[in-house]
Amino acid sequence: MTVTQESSTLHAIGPMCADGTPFPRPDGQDRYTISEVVAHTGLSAHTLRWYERIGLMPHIDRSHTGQRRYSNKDLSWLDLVSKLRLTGMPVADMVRYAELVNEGEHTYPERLELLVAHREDVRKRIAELQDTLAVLDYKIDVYAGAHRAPERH
Amino acid sequence: MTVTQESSTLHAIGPMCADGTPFPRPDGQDRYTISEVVAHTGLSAHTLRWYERIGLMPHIDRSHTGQRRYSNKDLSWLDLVSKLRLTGMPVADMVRYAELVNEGEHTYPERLELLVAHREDVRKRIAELQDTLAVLDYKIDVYAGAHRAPERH
DNA sequence: CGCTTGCTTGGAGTGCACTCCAACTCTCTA
DNA sequence: TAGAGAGTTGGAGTGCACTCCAAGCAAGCG
Repeated sequence: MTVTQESSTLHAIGPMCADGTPFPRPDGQDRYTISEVVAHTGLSAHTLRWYERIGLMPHIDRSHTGQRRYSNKDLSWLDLVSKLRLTGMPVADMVRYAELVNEGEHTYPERLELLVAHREDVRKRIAELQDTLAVLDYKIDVYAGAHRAPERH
Repeated sequence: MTVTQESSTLHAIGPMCADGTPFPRPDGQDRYTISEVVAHTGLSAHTLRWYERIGLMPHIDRSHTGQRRYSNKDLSWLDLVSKLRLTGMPVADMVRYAELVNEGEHTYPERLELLVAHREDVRKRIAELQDTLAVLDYKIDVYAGAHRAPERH
């Protein structure tokens, strides 16, 4: 895996990220503290440690005194995890996916299956939301121009 | 409120619903048992009673022996509630909305506000989901045609 | 050196949305 | 009229995803 490939799932390459901290740092110097990861991902430090405990993270490198040092690879994994979480994938499923990644290339088919199933789920949810959006638009219209309000709720 | 208006948020008027039970029944004979409501809404009886306890339902009519008898109006309210729940509106917010409905017409502005805020929320969520859908599509492509797999996860 | 701020751990606590339980009563069919 | 199957209640329990706590170690600064 090369540097450019690694960065592809991160933000565009540049010397600084939005809030002024250097990000991403080039591979080799990519040893972020937990608070840097908090700043970048929006996840809490509690949550990051908890993710590790439950097996959702690969082994995180440590400083000589035992503090966590996250790599670019860890951040890109967290990017994926955050996206999946945001779309409602249960933590247990993500742990399963993490296990598959850990087991190596022969688990490609099962990973694919898991992803495809989740995509179906996401598509269904989008449809549901758009459905409700129509109901909301209708109700909002009714309330906005409340001319002889035709419904009770 | 007339029959046709009441039915507008229910399914199309017809003598039977999908599973053969008469639905909706004409106003006046609309006294559904809890299990009929379960069959129609997909909510559990537990949940229906719990909704009532927390103030999410208006007062439900009772038979002479104290059993619940739901009306068409109750069903249409449940339809709305289910849609809002499905789109992630917290139960507490729905309870607030129910209170406003209960308080009368002078709460129209606040109801409108609540609905508009939720609509914004739903729109944002749709955008998020579509964003992730793109990531999923990309990953699935990678796994599906796994020619020298370019990523580790 | 002392001070502040940050990081560590296992285990306990929280909030939400149900979900179930026990011990009944009621309704319906044979 | 007997028995099966719904319905009733308040309160306790469950599962998920965090979230916090206490007690202690570590790093940087004047």
